[in-house]
Amino acid sequence: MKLTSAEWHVMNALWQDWPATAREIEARLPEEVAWAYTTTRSVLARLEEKGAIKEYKRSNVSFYEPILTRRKARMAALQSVVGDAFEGAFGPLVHFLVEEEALSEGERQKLTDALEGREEEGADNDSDVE
Amino acid sequence: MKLTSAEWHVMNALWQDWPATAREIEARLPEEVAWAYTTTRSVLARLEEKGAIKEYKRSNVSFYEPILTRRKARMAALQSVVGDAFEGAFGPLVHFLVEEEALSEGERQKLTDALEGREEEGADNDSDVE
DNA sequence: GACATGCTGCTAGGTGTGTAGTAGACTTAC
DNA sequence: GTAAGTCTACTACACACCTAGCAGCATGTC
Repeated sequence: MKLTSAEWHVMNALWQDWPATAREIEARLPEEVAWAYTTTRSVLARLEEKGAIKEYKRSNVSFYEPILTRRKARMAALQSVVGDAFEGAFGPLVHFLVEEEALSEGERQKLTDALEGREEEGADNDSDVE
Repeated sequence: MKLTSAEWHVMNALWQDWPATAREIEARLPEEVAWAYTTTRSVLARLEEKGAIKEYKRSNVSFYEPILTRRKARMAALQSVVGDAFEGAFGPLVHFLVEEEALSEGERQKLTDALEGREEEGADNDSDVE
């Protein structure tokens, strides 16, 4: 499931902690997202329609929960950009990242470490709705 | 400059070899892009309007050349996805790539090699309009 | 119980994107 | 020079997306 930019904002806020009301989500949006409350609601409605979130009411107030996991959404986003811009494979993307010095030295180091010693601490990933 | 999916198709075809006519570009589009010729032209017109490509005529036939480099377009695409989905930093993206096993063993190996021996063959990258 | 407040449902309008058609100009082959 | 084909310019239209407004219902407070 591909998300739009506005939808990412809302989902990021929701993944942070849920269930959440529209007001709570609104409060968690990054500062530069200065939407009217109704805009947040509209995006939430779209997300629900798409099946990315679930809505339920308690005495007239809507609570929201993610259905789509962050992991899956990230995967879809990457697959989309890789399909458009990197010949459909992760290899060219990785090559680009390394060659183009998009990474800071620290990031590069972490990457090296991760590539070498991936086996330790293999417990906490792949959680459900992160 | 951010490109849409349709624009990526056209730009990918154009970066392959230029200057190129609309017909040539059309012929290079991936098979699954079965557009009418006029669609290709429309996308080209939009790209020209955005300043991503340049158009010039020789006796009534338009030739196209990229202005936007592949490198810059890729960077913009990544920055956009990183901004939406990876907290705005390349670190989390890289972490994700490694942890999520998006990479095949070969890709992982290449990545490791690249990270270690980045200095050799530093000649051919960073060309202009790739 | 009336009023303020806050929430929801519904509607809307502008812009971007994907896709394509039509009309007219030009070119080439007879 | 006329017909057939090819090219361009211009226009169009549906759908998605971003953003938001309005009207009405619920709720709490005095």
